[in-house]
Amino acid sequence: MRKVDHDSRREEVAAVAAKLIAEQGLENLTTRNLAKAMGCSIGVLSHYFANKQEIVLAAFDWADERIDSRIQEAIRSRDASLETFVPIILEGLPVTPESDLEWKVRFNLYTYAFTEQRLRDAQRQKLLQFRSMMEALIGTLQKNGEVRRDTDAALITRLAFDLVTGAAHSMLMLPFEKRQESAEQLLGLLDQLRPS
Amino acid sequence: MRKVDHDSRREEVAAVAAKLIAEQGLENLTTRNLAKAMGCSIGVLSHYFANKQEIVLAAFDWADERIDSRIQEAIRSRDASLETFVPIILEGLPVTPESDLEWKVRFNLYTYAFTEQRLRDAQRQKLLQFRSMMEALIGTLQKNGEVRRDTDAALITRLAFDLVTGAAHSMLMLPFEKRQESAEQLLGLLDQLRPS
Amino acid sequence: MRKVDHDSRREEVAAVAAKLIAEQGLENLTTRNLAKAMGCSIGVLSHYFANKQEIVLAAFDWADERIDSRIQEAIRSRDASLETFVPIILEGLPVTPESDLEWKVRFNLYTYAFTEQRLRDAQRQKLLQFRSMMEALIGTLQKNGEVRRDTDAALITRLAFDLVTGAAHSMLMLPFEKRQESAEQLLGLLDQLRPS
Amino acid sequence: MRKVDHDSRREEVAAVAAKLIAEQGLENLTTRNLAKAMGCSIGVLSHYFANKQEIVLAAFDWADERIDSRIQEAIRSRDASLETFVPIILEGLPVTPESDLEWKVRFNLYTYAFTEQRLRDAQRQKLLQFRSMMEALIGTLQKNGEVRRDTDAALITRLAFDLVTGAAHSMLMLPFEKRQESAEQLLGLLDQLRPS
DNA sequence: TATGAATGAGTTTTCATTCAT
DNA sequence: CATGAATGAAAACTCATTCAT
Repeated sequence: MRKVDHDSRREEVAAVAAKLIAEQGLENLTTRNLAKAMGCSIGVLSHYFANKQEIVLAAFDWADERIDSRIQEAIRSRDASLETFVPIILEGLPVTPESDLEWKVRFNLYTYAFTEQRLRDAQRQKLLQFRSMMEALIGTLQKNGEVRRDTDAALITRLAFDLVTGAAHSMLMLPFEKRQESAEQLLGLLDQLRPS
Repeated sequence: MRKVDHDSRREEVAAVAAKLIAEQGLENLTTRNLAKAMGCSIGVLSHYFANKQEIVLAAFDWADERIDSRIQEAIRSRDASLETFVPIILEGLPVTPESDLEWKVRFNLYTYAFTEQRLRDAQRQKLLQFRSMMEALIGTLQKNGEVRRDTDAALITRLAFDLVTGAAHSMLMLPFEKRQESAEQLLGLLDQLRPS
Repeated sequence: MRKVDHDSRREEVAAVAAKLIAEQGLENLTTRNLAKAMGCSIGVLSHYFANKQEIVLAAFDWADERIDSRIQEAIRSRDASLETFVPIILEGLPVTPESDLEWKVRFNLYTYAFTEQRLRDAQRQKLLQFRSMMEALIGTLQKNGEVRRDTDAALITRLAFDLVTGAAHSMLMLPFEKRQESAEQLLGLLDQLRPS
Repeated sequence: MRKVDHDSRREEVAAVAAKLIAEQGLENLTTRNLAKAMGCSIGVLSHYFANKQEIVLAAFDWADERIDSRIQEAIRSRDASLETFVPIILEGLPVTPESDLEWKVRFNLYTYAFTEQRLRDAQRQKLLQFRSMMEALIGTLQKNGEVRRDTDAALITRLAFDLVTGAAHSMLMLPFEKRQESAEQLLGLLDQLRPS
């Protein structure tokens, strides 16, 4: 009970911090701003986090997990067929305000990671885990004849990741109303994966 | 003048600032650090830039132009054939220490742009310009029968950009020794562009 | 709260700032000096004032109000007769260390106002209000036959103000021991106001 | 010749500095601003003045002398009669743009003098000299029967000074178009000096 | 003489962190 | 647990002064 409260309060702080990071940038996240946005006093923050860096890392984690769990959910809730990729990839792109926020935080995280070995390692770990799941899925599709077999599942996976990352990046620069169109253009590519 | 040309001194400041941003992150770029790295006093900086923000923007510009001019140079120095894409794309990826630095700065710039409308607009402008050049090149290749015509040149361009961006991003997380391999994997894709 | 009331702390800062301005001049009022004189850390100042300019304005206000309330008190506590002017005017001149300080700050304020429209407007507003009060008083004295009626009450008021201002100014240049004499010389003038 | 050049250049600097002080306040007088307003380089200033403080003092002197010499000129160019006071006093008030500037600088000087013993002494010296000249003039008028003899010449002088100082002060807060009227109101007082 | 680049001490301001209440 | 006043190090920026050219 105590524990749950404590954890949910931590998550709330992380979520609010993530929002502020997305909207105003990491450099404008101050303890005062955060406390104000939380509607609490500065002192409260130190009950849940040892220092500001921990808050930032928690915000990073929070956004990161939201993106990933969203995609995993999309994967889990469908049979393995090429058509299922459409919603999966859409979940991976910043087409809604929620995912816009999360991607902005994630790119802040990536940029931060350039100078933080630990963060970089943690990210690579996560990434590898995620990729292997994806690779297995594609392998299944290849076995079922839904995806061409002349290209390595690992390569397809890698492509998909880099492409989605790059596309997410481009889309964050676009106004919201153009993003859906941009996403659909990308989905047209899926046909290239079909066996000829 | 006492020492050197005004513009080249400005560029020197921008370059050193870019180096510090890449190595230690934007948040650790202080006027003190910068002056120290330049081997000059803090006051010098204010001779060449009105304030820190201008220095940061100049550093962003500096890195940005280096990447672009590197790619453009690669394009200009070759005939238009599919094979020429290999070195062009390689120039676009962070496989050398120089381009590693430049890409890191560029991603800092992108992140910074999330909260700076002006910067975002300027980036989009540049990007569009660059893309149209790329698109023309691909169009030429299609006319020469070196690139399949069943896919729109604009789409190929967009894909290439997002893929290179995403790949550059992934590679920055890798240690240097693995990057060449990663780049080559990507280049294997070029075959997919050949007319079947 | 940890120590004291917010408003009284603000006033304390203003008062100490006024003291420093009077003693060392506005140009030597630094946040460091002020914090030192307050016996607190620099950071405290920013709890009570958004920036230094606000502190300066508060110090100006503080001194200004002290002079005015001192005179008004002198007026209020007496019947309206020509003799009462003596203590009233004396309260308006820098004959005590307190009023010396306040007048020095007030002249700093005036000088500052030369380049600050807002301050100038605010001062004029206050002045007009004060004058009309004075004018009413003189009007009453004229009605009672204590002050000659061949001169306009408004003109007398204006003269009194300019004369007191000028005299205050001159007296600030004098050592303390000569000020009382100087003030008395001025008071001799009051006889000129009697109806002949 | 050299000497003349040197001196006239010094005066030019002082005059430009005075202008800047009047327009933007002493705190905004920087060597850069001054050099810019002079249309020369910063280094030039150090040829004519040892440091900034000397420039400020020279600017103070410049304005001070202009006011005084203007009044003395008005005195010298007329016979000693009560009517001559009108133009004399008018020269002493800030009714023209030139005298506005000079009075603003003079009040900056006075304020500065609060914390500078030397300046204060120099001012008192000048003032006494000026007063004695004025007193002699009034004495002459009294002998000629143009000014009432029941008031001490020294007191009249002192009053005139304080009143003009205070009036000058008030007028600096007024917009230009109202100053003439304000000055005339003051001149009405001269009649009070006539022997009844 | 004139220039203006360079210096660096000093200023204001910000902000994570601490801790008495 | 919560508050927010207090701290003070560190940041950006200013500016009089110096001095090589």
